[in-house]
Amino acid sequence: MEASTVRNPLSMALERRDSLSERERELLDVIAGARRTIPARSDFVVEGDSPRVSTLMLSGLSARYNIVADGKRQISAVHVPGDFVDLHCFLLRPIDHSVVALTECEVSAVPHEFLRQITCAEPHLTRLLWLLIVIDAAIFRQRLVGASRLPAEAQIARFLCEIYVRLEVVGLAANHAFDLPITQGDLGDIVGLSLVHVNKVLQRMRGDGLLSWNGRELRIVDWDAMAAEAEFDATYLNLEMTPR
Amino acid sequence: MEASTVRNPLSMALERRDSLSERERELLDVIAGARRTIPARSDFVVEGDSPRVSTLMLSGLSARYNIVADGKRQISAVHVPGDFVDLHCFLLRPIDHSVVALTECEVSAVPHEFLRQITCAEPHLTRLLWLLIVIDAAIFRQRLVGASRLPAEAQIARFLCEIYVRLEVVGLAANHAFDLPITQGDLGDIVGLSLVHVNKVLQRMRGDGLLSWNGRELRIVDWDAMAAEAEFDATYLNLEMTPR
DNA sequence: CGACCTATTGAATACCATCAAACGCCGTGG
DNA sequence: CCACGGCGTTTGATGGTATTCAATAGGTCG
Repeated sequence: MEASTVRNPLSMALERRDSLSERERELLDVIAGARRTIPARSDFVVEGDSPRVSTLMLSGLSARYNIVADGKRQISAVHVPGDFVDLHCFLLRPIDHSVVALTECEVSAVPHEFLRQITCAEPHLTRLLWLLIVIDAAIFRQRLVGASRLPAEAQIARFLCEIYVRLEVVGLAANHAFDLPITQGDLGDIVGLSLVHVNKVLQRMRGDGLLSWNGRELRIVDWDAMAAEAEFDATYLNLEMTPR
Repeated sequence: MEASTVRNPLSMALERRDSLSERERELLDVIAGARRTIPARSDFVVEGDSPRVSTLMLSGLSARYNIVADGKRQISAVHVPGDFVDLHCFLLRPIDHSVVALTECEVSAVPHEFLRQITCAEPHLTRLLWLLIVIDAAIFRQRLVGASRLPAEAQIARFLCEIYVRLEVVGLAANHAFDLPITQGDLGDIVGLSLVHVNKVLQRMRGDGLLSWNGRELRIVDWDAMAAEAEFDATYLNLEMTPR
């Protein structure tokens, strides 16, 4: 996990979309400075809390989830390094979901008061943080469309394409391969399918030469076929470099 | 539709969540001032555009949607008066979905330059606009959970509970009743179900005394049963009055 | 009065969930 | 060194929910 901690992944994510001033870079380093380690499979935000800090991912994978009446878990978002897990909690209280570390995670806890000061003194940086929320919402929109209208294959393909691009942005993926140390059960909770069905679909996709996955490294063998199956178009991730 | 235009619905929505200064109220009236009417069933934002204005709903209902490969339409969000349809487009370009007027709508087009000035000069108002985005995202999250994990009855019940609360905030619903002049086909595209199945579920719900709907006025006859069926909890709509 | 849109109904089918059981891998402890 | 247990993966069988196809009925507007 060392590579992920060398450089501030939040700065990387933002500098992919707009240029930062020296002062902004310093502020982002302060934001990323309160480092803490979360053990795998533990919840670090619990539904109903009203935390006074927001959490920035520095390494590992985490997930926001809800539990519905019959006990099923639905993961609404998967977070990669550079993601602000709870930036919205700065304004939204109490929180309507829990967050679990899918793997061991390094995070930084940012006091809301600090964020508030940024909104008062740093309009450009404020817009960039706002942009992060907007991208987050765009991801939800796309997932909602997929969950409601696409078959299982396409949903899984979509998730894998998306997570690859997001990891690539922060330097954690290349050549259509990346670490994905989660279980098929987790993946089922992400895409809203049963574990059994996820397994069968994955085997079909492996058989068709679309991907390989040994439980750790996931490789998208045929990116074009995968993206076509997923109807994937990265526009919604807003990777354009442009003044905001 | 007159009642909806008497008072600025954006001010109403924000004042339900935090108090506004005189100056902020004036700015919001400027935002709501560029009034324009959109005919029913016409698209007023098209996927791929990079508009320089954002659109505020003043009356009527509109919807963001995507079309997937096999031609099915999925509505990702329904907008009521007071909603900023495209506030996120201020930062997010190009746009990854289209917006259609489900009914005739009055809207106001707000130049992005004006919004940008607000982020520079009005930190509190900036946070409130940010809050709108955050609530929008929370709605997506909840709908994603529902779409992935809940049966048809619950999904429809959820949507109706949610839209009732949101209309109530801007004074367009009371006593568990409100105007919903959309077709069952539209409703199917909202919840991600076929027209045929929507029809059958609605009849079951009518038969169980949960609701009545003549194509225009929708009445939630048994709110408690409906909310229970939907597993509905309005927390995510953030209706608390609190400094932001 | 006819055209068109929406709602309604029934039948056949597809997709995915659930249930149940076996298999493989790996770490632990006797 | 091997037996054991736990966890994750794999497989097959069965059933339910929702889709699709197809046809009818109702309502509204020119």
